[in-house]
Amino acid sequence: MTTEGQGLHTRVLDALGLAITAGEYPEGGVVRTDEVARRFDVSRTVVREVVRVLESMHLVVSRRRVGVTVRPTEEWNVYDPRVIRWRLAGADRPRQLRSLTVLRSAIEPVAAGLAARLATPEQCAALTEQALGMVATSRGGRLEEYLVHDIAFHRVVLNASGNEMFARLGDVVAEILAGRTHHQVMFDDPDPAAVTLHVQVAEAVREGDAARAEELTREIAVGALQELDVLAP
Amino acid sequence: MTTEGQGLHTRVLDALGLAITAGEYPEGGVVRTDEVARRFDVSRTVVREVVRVLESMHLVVSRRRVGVTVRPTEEWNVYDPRVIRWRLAGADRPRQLRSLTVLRSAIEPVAAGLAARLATPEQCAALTEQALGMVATSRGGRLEEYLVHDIAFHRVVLNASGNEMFARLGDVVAEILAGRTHHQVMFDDPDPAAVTLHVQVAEAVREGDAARAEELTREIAVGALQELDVLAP
DNA sequence: TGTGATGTAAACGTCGTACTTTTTCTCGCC
DNA sequence: GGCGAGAAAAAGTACGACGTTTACATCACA
Repeated sequence: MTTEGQGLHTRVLDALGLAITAGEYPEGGVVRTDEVARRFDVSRTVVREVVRVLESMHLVVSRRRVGVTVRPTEEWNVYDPRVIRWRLAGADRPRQLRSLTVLRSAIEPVAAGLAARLATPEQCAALTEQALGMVATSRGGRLEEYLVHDIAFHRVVLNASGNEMFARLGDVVAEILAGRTHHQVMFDDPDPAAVTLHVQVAEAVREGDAARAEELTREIAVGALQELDVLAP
Repeated sequence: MTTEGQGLHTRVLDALGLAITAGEYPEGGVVRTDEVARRFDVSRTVVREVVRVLESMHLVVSRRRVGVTVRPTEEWNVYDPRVIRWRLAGADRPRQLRSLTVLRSAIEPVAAGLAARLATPEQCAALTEQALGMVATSRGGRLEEYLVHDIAFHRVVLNASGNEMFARLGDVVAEILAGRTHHQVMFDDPDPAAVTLHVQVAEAVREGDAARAEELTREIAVGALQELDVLAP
């Protein structure tokens, strides 16, 4: 996990955020700032900044005389990339992975449809290139290389959609795909059908066929959901 | 706008965030912390905490010797509710409104489909109640009352989807709907067709007809997009 | 005995200052 | 003209003091 030693602040933030999202502090539980300061051997100043950030993520709320209390899960800013990373690294990663995959299945088809209408020639080329890269690395246990192309592919689609909200989901998708490859034991080579679908999406986008791009992407999403059903409860 | 006088921190954060999202500081422009401290007449401590939060939203990056520099728009955490509020209050609110509405149009149909399969009896009842409320307030310039029901309706759908990522979009949708009612001159009463669609969605969810709920919600979304096309460039 | 006003202390909120660290600019030397 | 050493600037960190709010306990009064 990204401890990113750059600064005391980051270290404490990561540790605390991870602990909270992992449920080590129960909902409604309190943390005292100077306690944290002692525990991490930093000044209260640093802890206060960390708490402020945690508060801005709606993970905690800080009130006088009572301390820093953990908010219920439903109130967390679950779109914050850091919160996603923390939860993905924690205990309920299957649940989280499912939520995110459902989100993907809603977004990506629409994004692909938009991309078919808006993608620049460069984006079309990039798409084709990544799809071919996926084909080339889809056999022989080259999972890591395949992953790189897969992530790049979906990122291009989201960017090409021309919608900033979609585009910003690129990191989330990357996190999901990486999680799938690294944690769920992805036994062997990726599903050939999925690889083909990616190539076809690239085709459809290149040809400006929005409906087809959308439908094909929907199939990819359905496949991802089914894959989840097979592996998780 | 919510100045929320609760604490110096909030006041400075709101002011700075608003200024940055409004583009008052150019991309790559620098802000010096003690300058801000003087400008708002607060201590550097407070400013530093604000900067940390702004940094956690990816609005700025703070580096030694150079100062706090504003990041390019594409890197902002546009899912942060506060960023959304700031941008919605600022100059490029039309663009922002469009992005968010496209997002809605991708999410809500899927959410409605899930809701049809998962909604509890209580949620079904709430849905019907809100839909009826919309009908009751859809005539006679009772826009504010209508808005309340509209927001509640969509919130219930998103919650009933059982997906936390969808559920957390309730605030965003609320913001969009409120923005539409308050800023775009919503000349007169809401579109009767839209009202009917809401009633039908409640019906479909109650009957567990996922496909129909999804399709109807898609129609609502299309309507919202068209409405935007009519009013904005 | 119950209820309400009051006091107190615990926690965060704010501030000022001093020191450290990193980065970059500049100046001088080769 | 290029390169390296040093100085300066700005954020990072720390600490101590005081302010402010508020939960909680205590006490007085009915």
